[in-house]
Amino acid sequence: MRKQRLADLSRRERQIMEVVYRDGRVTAAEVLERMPDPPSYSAVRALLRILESKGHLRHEDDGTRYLYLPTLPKQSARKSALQNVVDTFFEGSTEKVVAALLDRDNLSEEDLARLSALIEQTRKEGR
Amino acid sequence: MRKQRLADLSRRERQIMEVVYRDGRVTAAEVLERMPDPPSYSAVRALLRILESKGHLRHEDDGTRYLYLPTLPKQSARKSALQNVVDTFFEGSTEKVVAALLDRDNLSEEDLARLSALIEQTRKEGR
DNA sequence: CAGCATGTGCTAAGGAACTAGCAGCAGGTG
DNA sequence: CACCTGCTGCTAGTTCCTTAGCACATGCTG
Repeated sequence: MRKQRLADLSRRERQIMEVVYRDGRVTAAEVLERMPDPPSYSAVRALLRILESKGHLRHEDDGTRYLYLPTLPKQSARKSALQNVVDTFFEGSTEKVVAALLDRDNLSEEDLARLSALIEQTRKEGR
Repeated sequence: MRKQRLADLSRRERQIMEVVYRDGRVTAAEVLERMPDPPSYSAVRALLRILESKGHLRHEDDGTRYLYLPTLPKQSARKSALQNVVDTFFEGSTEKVVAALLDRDNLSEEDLARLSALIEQTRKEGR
């Protein structure tokens, strides 16, 4: 079985995988309604079947219908997705990413305090 | 002209855009050698032309050949790429992303100090 | 100049992605 | 049972991505 990389997927396949990773355990109908520039219902079902045959997804029965979920755990997919963005757009610099995150949304004082604590924690462990 | 979203591109097109964003200003040959599962040289050139016609890239003359660069500034592309990953894999949580970043690579004490300073700075501004 | 290396532009074919629509199955309801 | 609803499986067709290969331009070198 091939290694599963989001980057190897076609446009539609990738869009579907993103929905599945975001929402975790979804029906074909749910995937459809959460896709950008929504294709046909039938197209979604076909793609889900293809993704399953390639090993990216599996399904569980939920009464008469299917619930799809990723085979690769979110934890892992998350890791390589982040890695990819950091390498591509942030020259591999953690600091730049954090700067962008801080700039992005207006975090509350509590949020900032938690981040601060997170870093302090890591510093302690580093010793 | 359409909005330029990485997510709307085909597999190969997206791979090329990632190389261009990573390396900034590249020739067709450079794009080829930095692509995963490299296609033919000719295919790369065709795709570069297509991306240019769609408005994702433009080129400058460099003697006899072309240097390609993105039309959308890296700063903007970076922002939406990060946004997308955060939403898809981190439930929109900045804190989770930072945690993953800290976990990811072994940062030196100086790196951590800088991150800490960055956050403190933001806290001050927030007041 | 002739030959070679290294570019670009273009086109046409091959194949993969994407789609629509039909058939079948199960559950609920009168 | 007969009928509707909501789901899956499948196939056939179309679109468009992806590719190879040819034609032409430029610069370098013997």
